[in-house]
Amino acid sequence: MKEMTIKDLTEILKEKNVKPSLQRLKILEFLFKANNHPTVDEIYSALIKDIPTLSKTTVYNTLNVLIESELVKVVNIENTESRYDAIPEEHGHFKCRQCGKIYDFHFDMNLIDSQVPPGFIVSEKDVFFKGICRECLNNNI
Amino acid sequence: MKEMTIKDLTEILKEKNVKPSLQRLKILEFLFKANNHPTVDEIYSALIKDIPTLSKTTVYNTLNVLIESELVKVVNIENTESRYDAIPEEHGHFKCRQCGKIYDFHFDMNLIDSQVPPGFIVSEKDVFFKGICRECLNNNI
DNA sequence: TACTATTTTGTAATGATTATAAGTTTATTA
DNA sequence: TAATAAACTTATAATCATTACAAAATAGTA
Repeated sequence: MKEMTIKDLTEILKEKNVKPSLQRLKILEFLFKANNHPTVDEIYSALIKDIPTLSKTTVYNTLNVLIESELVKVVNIENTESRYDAIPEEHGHFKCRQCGKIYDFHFDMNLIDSQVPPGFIVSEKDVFFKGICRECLNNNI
Repeated sequence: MKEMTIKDLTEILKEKNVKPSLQRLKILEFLFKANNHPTVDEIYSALIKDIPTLSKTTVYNTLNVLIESELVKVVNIENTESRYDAIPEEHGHFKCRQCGKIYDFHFDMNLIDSQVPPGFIVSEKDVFFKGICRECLNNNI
């Protein structure tokens, strides 16, 4: 994801009628920069340095605001905790059963449009694979 | 899913080296019959009538055994609780943003094989859509 | 400035899942 | 068959992500 200035981020939030508070700007900025589906804890730990008063409740609240504005989406890869993506270029997720790592990979969602059931409106598409990653396969030889 | 006799289920478990206890047979039978991704609570509530001593811990334990044997898979549609499917004919999931209902629909997973990243082995594929279902669309007119 | 609405924060509550240890059943061996 | 070990089930307690709630802080407005 390309660089985003605070001005850019402010504009993005205003377009969605979300007040651009410091916390919201920083959380959204972090998600645009991140490329690894951070958890709430990871977001919190990264930003507490910038915003020493930050509360974990605020991270949760803000994420929910951003999700409602369709700027962020939840990725429930593990069932133990949710992860969050700033709405990005289309991609699928792959989780390695052995090392547990989560990979992004390019995925053309248009390919699956023909299989959407008729009469339904789809606003979000997720594709999620599990298996063994290349690295683990090589290590097992 | 077609009818399964206790004998069938016993055989299925034995093939996976899982001892066919009453609890395991009943839980697996319930999952084969169910077509709605039941939660742990739903499984427990349904089976407590047959097995009055059943414990919720056993449901969790058994599900984990069945998952390791690849007879059952988890579906993390909501992030509040997990749902469970007996490995079924291929299908995708659709969750309506308005009424919350979860639909199954036919989906040919072979269509997405070409997009699997090279060098990775995929053993499970999930496709998950969100949007507005036909029924809600009709009601909103 | 005074007042109101919005946002943030800390603490407590909720609820799904797991850990643990004891009880029960099944399998094994002599 | 009796004794013993292994596997399975159960009840209770602990864990941990998430939400509820109410108070404190901030921003907006007249």
